[in-house]
Amino acid sequence: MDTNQRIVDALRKQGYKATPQRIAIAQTVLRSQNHPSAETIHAEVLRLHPTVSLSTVYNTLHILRDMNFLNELTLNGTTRYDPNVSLHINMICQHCGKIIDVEDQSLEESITNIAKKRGFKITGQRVDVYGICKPCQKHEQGSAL
Amino acid sequence: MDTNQRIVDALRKQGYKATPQRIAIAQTVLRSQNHPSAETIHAEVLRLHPTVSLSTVYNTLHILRDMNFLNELTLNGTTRYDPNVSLHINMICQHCGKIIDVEDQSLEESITNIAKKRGFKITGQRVDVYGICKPCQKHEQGSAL
DNA sequence: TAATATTTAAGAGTTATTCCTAATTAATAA
DNA sequence: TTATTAATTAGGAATAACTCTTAAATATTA
Repeated sequence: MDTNQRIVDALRKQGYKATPQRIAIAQTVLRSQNHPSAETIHAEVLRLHPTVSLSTVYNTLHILRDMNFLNELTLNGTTRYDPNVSLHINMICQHCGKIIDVEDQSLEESITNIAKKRGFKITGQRVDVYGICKPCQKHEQGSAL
Repeated sequence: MDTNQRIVDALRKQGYKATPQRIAIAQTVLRSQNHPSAETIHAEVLRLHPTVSLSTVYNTLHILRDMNFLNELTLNGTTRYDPNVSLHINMICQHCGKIIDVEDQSLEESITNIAKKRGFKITGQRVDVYGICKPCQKHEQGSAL
């Protein structure tokens, strides 16, 4: 089953209509690799569906988030979207702005343990590490961001 | 040396003026236990300094953040301030809104290792766990938030 | 294919935060 | 202690991301 069909089925199953707009937005964000913002997704979707509004993009992103198809990550006041919903570390370079997802086994275990110890029922997590990535450390003087 | 003096010294050392407004704001946020927002801090400070503006609160909070006296934690579009700058887990209850800081040894180690492996130079971290706290699990039907 | 409840586009509204500026003030040196 | 001056303040205007509103359009169903 291709991504397209998975999206349509998931939407219908939850009682949402599978409109072309939603499918296009979902395709775009679920295939993305660079943690796009709503604006970026909108710009991308506009290339194929020139009338899609930003409201529709937000609406669809909220639906996808609620269906656990993507994670939200608010950074410096703007929300970025990540189709990787497994627990991972967001390594965020403050020089080039790039976000790298790093999977890690031990992390999940320690978080689960800590929560269990306090009787806290987990519904989601977010782990950010801020700093300077390897490439940026070399040419650190260059133009910012 | 009391907190007051520490704040004054730290400000001057960085070339900032130690104004009564800054001292009051710093006292308030550095003593806080409940991860207040700028608005909350402002309201608190107004009780002693009735003319302090919200801009000044933001300005001072940014200075304190830059001096590493506090951490920022943006949640649902509003920034909360935490005087605990050591690496810890923010356990955030989505029912009552309370944020509990949990210190953990193993977490720091695994994050440090992961970063080292990739040559990533860490400048800060943030670990959030969302869910329902123990007390809220009992009376889960009650009024939200 | 018709009926209808949902969804859309577009722009207005909201809210947290930042920016701007004239008036004030902390720090410094005489 | 006081004068000097560069930093800071209060207050409000501006911004930006996001949410809300509404009439027109459309996916689903029977």
